[in-house]
Amino acid sequence: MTALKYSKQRESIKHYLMTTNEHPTADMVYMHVKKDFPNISLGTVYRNLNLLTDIGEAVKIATPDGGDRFDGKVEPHNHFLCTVCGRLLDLDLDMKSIEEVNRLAAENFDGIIRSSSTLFYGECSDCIKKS
Amino acid sequence: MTALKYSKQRESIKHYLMTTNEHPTADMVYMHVKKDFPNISLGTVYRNLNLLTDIGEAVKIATPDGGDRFDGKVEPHNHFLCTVCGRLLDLDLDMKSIEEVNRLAAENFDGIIRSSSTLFYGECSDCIKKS
DNA sequence: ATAATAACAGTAACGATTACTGTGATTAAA
DNA sequence: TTTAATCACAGTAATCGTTACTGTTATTAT
Repeated sequence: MTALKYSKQRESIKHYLMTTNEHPTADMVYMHVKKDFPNISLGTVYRNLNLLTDIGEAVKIATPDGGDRFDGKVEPHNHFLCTVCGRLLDLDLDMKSIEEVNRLAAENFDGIIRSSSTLFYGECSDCIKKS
Repeated sequence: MTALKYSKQRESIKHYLMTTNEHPTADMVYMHVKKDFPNISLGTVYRNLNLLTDIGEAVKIATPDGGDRFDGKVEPHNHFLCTVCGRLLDLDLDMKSIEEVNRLAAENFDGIIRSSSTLFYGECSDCIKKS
C-alpha cells in the first residue's frame, strides 16, 4: 500500500540482475554495485533484493550449500548446480515441459500446484573437460 | 577415510528421520531427540545430519524461507511447499517421470545431469479447506 | 519551495550453522 | 579383558547470512 519511491541504488541492483547470468549471492550483488555506489550498504542490497523478489522483478533461488542466489530472469525456468565447481547455471526447459511436470505432479497430489522450481545436479561441461 | 564409529545419538537421529515425514529442521530434530538424550548438543545434531547427508542416508532440502529441512527418505522424490502454512510435504512422481524430466533437461544442456530435485509451490489441501 | 515520507548508510542484533576444547565412549589390538 | 588410540560427544564460542534499528538524505506530491 505504501508508495514505491525511486532510487538509483535499486535501479542499479535491478540492472545488474537483469544483465548478468551469474546468479549472484547478495554479497556478490553488493560488491558489484559498490563500483557505482562506493558507500552503498549491504542492508540496502538485501532490502532491495527482497523487494524486487516480492514485486516479481527478481527470483530467489535456494541452494543446499549456503546463501540464496538471485536471478533477474523471472520467466519460469530451472537451474543446474555443478557438484564439482559449485556454479549455478540456467537450464531452460520449454514451457510445455514445465507445465507437463506440474500436471503430472498434480495427479497424485491433493492440493493446488501453482509453480515449481527444479534444481538439477551433476557436472558442468567445464568440469568434465578438466577431468 | 577415517573410520565411522557408532553412537547412540546418531542412531536416534537417523531413526527419527526415517520414521517421520515432517521434514524437520535441525532444531526440530534436536528437540525430538532431546526426549531420549536430554543433554544432547545441538552441534551433535548438526554434525550428524550433515554426516548422514554426506553418506547418503539423509537428504537436505533447501527452501527459500529460512533453514534447511532434512529427510530420511533418500529415494528420489520431490517436495511441495505450501505458500500459505509453510508446510513441506512429500510429492511423489513416479521414477519414469523424474527420469523423463532429467532426460528433457539434458537435451538442451551441455553437461551431465545426475539427479534433480523439484520443489512445487501452491496451496495444500488443508489450507484450501480453510479458505 | 515546502512538507511528508520512503530509502538510504551505518551499525547493532538475530538466527542458523560451524568450529573449538576438553571429556567420555567405541573399537581394535595386545 | 585391559590397554591404547581415536572418534564422537557436550558445552560453548565464533562465524555467516540476514534482518532490524536509527538518524540522515533523497524523492515525490502539494
